[in-house]
Amino acid sequence: MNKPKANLETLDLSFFNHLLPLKRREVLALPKNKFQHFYAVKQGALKAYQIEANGKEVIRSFYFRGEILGYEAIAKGYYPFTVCALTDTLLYEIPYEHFLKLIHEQPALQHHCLYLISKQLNHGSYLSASTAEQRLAAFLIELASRLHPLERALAFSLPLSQQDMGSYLRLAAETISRLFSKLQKNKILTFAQKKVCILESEKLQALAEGLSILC
Amino acid sequence: MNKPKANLETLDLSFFNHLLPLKRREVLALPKNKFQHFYAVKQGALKAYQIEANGKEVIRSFYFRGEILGYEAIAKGYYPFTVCALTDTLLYEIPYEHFLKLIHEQPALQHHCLYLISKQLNHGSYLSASTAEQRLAAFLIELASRLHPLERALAFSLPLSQQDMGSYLRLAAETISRLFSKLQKNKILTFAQKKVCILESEKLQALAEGLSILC
DNA sequence: CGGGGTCTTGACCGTCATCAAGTTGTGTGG
DNA sequence: CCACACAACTTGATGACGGTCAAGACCCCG
Repeated sequence: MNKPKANLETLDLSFFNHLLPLKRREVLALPKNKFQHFYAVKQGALKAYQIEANGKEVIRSFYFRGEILGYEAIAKGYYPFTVCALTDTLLYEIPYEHFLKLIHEQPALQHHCLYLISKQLNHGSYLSASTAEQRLAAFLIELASRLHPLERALAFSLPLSQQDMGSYLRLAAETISRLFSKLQKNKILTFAQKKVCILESEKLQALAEGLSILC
Repeated sequence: MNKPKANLETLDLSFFNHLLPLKRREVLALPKNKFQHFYAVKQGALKAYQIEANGKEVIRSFYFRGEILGYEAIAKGYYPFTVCALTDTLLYEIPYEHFLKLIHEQPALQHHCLYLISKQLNHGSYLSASTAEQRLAAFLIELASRLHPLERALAFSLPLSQQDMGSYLRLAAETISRLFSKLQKNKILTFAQKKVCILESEKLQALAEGLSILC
């Protein structure tokens, strides 16, 4: 019970009973002043962002397949950010009231959802890292596991722009570009047409932990 | 139901049935490889931190009166950080299994706990702000409301060192000191012996939002 | 009254943001 | 299928913000 089952990620989310398709760049219409639904990503990817006083977009989180969206809104009573599809996306939708009733009826489901939420809480723990290199390295490692939770694939396609990565990691898009160039030069990974292939995952891990010994 | 009741913060947490006292600087003994308990802060303050590869302490979150501790561990099965009392502290403790059973029996309690967790998720949203000034200003505003949830007091006593603030805000302790000096010089607040008194909360808010027009 | 920790302030330097200009990639309509 | 337009990315030059180091002041506690 303490230790979640290994394949918890694969658990069926179809109790979210209503399907909602979104086109790339389409904004998920969220009620401004009332929190009403939970969502789960069946397919695709989304970003949640705010616009700062200076007009800049700041990305707060990404949502990929199998992840839950909406719990951030419980306390405030409304969604504190705008949610936008990064690719064509399919969402499950469930009214919050219905969701509460459902997890109440199914304790296993309750545990599963608490597990999912707790897991998502740990995303972005590397955002507090001091250097740009650490943050990007850790982000890529996390992406690999989130995009392919079962295989932990070392190759994947980035569903987001360098602009978006920068906005999430608090780095200028130019810095992201420079870092990718550097990582390629050092043969840590290859990167072309948004396809990332991690060549030396241990070294990438070391970079993420701040053990930068590269030139 | 969507909008939480105004005084939800005051809700009785005593269903957490066991009391655990901690002395200042005492580390909360957390099981290393098994996640077993939820905690709620009855009195005092705590910090949760990790030690980075370079030996530096990085604070991940603070916990003040009325806040819940432990949900971060559900997914991993263990606590990802060390928890240490900043002042003499009194904790409620409840076994997770017991907690699950309890909220299952009391739907209102379930909603309340989801509310608390969701609320705590929104803490530190300002950590992604670009400048040191923004982050500190936002942190102080948040502190005011967390330390005195009911009154939203403009004066409060900092239960933490500038070192700790820096570690949380990703700033050097010297930077914190310089910022406090600057804020005092600009009559935004007074600060002595860890006592903060916010004089111009609107200006502080403006700083938090990045509208820095001060010298 | 002394000693250690915490805070303050200054000087210097590194990382990354910004600006700019050029290149590559992508999507749309002819 | 190609051409064009615009978005995304690359790379360089420059400078600001905040980190680091250092030295001294302050404060709290025994």
